[in-house]
Amino acid sequence: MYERKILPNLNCGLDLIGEVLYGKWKIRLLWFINEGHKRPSELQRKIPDATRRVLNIQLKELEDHELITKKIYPVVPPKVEYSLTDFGQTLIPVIAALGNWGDINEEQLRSVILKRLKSESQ
Amino acid sequence: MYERKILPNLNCGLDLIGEVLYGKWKIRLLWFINEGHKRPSELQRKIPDATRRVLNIQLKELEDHELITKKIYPVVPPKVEYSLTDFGQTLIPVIAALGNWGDINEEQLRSVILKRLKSESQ
DNA sequence: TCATATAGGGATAAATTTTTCCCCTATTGT
DNA sequence: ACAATAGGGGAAAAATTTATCCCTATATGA
Repeated sequence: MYERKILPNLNCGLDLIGEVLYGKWKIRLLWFINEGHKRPSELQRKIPDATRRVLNIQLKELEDHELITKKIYPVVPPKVEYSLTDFGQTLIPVIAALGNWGDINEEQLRSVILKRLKSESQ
Repeated sequence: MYERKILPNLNCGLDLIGEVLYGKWKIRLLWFINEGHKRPSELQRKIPDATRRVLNIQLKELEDHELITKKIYPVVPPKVEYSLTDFGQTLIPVIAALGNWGDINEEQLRSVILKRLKSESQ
């Protein structure tokens, strides 16, 4: 596991939430788990652009941060299910607010993002 | 400027908002600008852990994404002021929701974050 | 004359995150 | 015997983001 050389700031609420939500796929993972897609393979299908490896890593971090729990069923083939903790549940309205703003402003966002990408590549 | 080799996904609202808010200091920049700290030097004082360089880079991205505007006064020594655009303003309640959740759960967050940091370092 | 304040940028290094590649477990069905 | 299924993980490479270092310019005040 990679060990941080620069310690994070934990001064204010924004620092703290950033520390647990920063990670390319974490918010989506929480969202889909909340929607009932609990098994790793389901999550992978919902987020095909992420590799299984990265999802595992980020799921582990979410678990360490006590936003989700992992239940391993001792069956073969293996079965694993993730669920939100009560703590994790409280994040859902916040994530909904984020997604909502993104949805409402979809058109404008797509436009400015693409404009910037183009100017970067020349 | 660094040119992305992997194009971002822009499928849903969460992808879109992620694209404009991802960046270690961007949310804080928007927040402080909204609070009235408009000049680069003020922002630097509010965010002493970031280097001036990175703040400039991230301010430029926020500007490209039309969340803030930059006004340069032709005086010496130079004076620059950033302001939120109307579009940027609409993000403030969302950021407030994030910071609020972090504030409310400060104790628990600090605890789980530190626990993980320790287990990483052994 | 020299330090300070203000704003900015290039080049490069370091840190961090994400991807790629390859391998392992055990059972069921062919 | 072998593939398929379901879940994992190590090591190294690549991508991306941040940090460091050093440089520009001009007016003001000591």
